[in-house]
Amino acid sequence: MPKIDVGRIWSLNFRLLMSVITSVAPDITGLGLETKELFVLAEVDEHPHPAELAGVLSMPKPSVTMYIKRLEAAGFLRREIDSADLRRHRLILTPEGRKTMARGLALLAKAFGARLARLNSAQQSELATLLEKLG
Amino acid sequence: MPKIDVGRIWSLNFRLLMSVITSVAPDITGLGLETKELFVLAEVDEHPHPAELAGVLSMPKPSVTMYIKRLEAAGFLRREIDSADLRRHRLILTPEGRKTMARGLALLAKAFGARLARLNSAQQSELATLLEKLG
DNA sequence: TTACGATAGTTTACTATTAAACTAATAAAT
DNA sequence: ATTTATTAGTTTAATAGTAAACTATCGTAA
Repeated sequence: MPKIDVGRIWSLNFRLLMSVITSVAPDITGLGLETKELFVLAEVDEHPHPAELAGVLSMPKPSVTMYIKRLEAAGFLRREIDSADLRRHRLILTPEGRKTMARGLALLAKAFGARLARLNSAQQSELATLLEKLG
Repeated sequence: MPKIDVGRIWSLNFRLLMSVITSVAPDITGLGLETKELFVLAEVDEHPHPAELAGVLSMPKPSVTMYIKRLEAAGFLRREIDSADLRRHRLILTPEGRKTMARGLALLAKAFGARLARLNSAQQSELATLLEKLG
């Protein structure tokens, strides 16, 4: 069993993600949102509150505030004040937001999928499982 | 075999990297450089010219210019004009820069390694293999 | 041998991001 | 009940990042 080079795995992985993001950024912009706004949009269903989004996406709260503001202005989501806790805002995707999210993720999936295609189906499942454990 | 969700793999992986970066950022700052400056420093040996660095790290050229300027001012690297091509600057790590790079990468490896520890040894190897294939 | 297009790196001028401080609401303790 | 601490989200003030335009050099070609 050879010793694993953590730094190398890190660097490969990081550069992979950055290069995929860079390559799709112009297409995503074409949908009317920025890459980071898409990441926010993509987590709204699972994490409908801004503070959670900030945590899960490792973003500062003010950044989330701003992305949400833009996404709302663009008609991709709307906000409701949580009646059980008046501090909280529940975010809800609009149909347009959901459609745009799907398109954006499809672009990302296409670019990332091109890399993932180097793995066979079983390996892709295995990777998903391992990343689940790491999350 | 269920169809694999590329977007989900993407999201898990992206969130993993961001959370690791966020967790080590304060310690890296303590070394006297920013995270992105560390990434630049870490690629200088393999890619000693700014334009290459920009390509490999998926960063705009002006950003690289700025990071290099700071790294040079901090004494972590120096620049030589390539005598064969007066447009090019060859970057060279100083001993101090090399030491700081090693410390920074060690912090990163430690934080990432802590996540990796959730996997058993066989799973770590499997992950390494899969990510190698994707690089 | 100058003219032209391409490349390396920088500067400028603007936008994006965020730390710090704030308001408002809730929870916990006294 | 009232203080105190905590949490959600926003605003402000300042820094970080970058697109566009620039200088300088190079490679090539008529």
